[in-house]
Amino acid sequence: MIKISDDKSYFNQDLCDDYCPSVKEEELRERLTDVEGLSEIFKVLGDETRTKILYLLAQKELCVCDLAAVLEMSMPAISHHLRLLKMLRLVKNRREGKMVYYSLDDDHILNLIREAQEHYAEER
Amino acid sequence: MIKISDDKSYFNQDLCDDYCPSVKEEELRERLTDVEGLSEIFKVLGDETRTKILYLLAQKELCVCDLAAVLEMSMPAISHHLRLLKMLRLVKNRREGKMVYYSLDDDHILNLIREAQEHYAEER
DNA sequence: CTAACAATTAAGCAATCGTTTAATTGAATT
DNA sequence: AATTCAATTAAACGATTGCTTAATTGTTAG
Repeated sequence: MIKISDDKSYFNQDLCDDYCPSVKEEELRERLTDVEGLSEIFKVLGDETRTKILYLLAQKELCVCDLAAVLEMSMPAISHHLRLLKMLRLVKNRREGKMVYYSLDDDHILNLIREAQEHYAEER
Repeated sequence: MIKISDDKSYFNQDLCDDYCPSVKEEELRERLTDVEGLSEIFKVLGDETRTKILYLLAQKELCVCDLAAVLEMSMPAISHHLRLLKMLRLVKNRREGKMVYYSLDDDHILNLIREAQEHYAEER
């Protein structure tokens, strides 16, 4: 009798037929909690525009239209990114007349960027 | 005469009408080269499954079906991620009989993960 | 008040991403 | 040689992403 293809046997199965790991499945799964949720930050930096925005704001407080000009993008596009960054408390803003100035609100994010630069430098 | 909406004036325009920055546009743009290309690595880690794979492989060499079992995902799904990770030289593999064992090929990526963990820990 | 400008928000859309299912390859076992 | 199992690859699909255009809000200047 042929196996039907909807058997989803990879869920909760006891690893392979021929066991590979000396470490138990459960042990490995516990470790996973260490990295749970980390991708959120990485996802933010995974967009080049956002990384650039953060890096620019680390140099200097800038208004939206400055960012738009420097990055050669539309203001709505920049504004959307800033909204996300603000929600995550990576940037803060203040209004001054018609303009809204943004600045970095999380110095630690720079460590991440620095670390990535080192990683990048080591590739050949 | 009304301005037509396809004028794209945010390209190469001289910043805002009311100048904000004391720093010139050009200066800021030069800085941007510092972070160019970094998002590639961040994009990799921006997917939780991939971060988990890398973290697991940092603990121990594992075959594809082990990873699939621990992460409770299909083998093709895992395989796709591994292919990307290998292309970027983050992991390497070796064949042993029917199984293919993967292991970490880039220790520096762990620094990035560690840095993100610290960042995560500081949020409340 | 009205006009002008910075910024935000909303709606729509194309491109990308991560998964699934199915087919295929590679190797060992019988 | 045929079967079985691990792994990869290909095709297809739904969800998400990041942008655009258009409309709206907030503030200042005339």
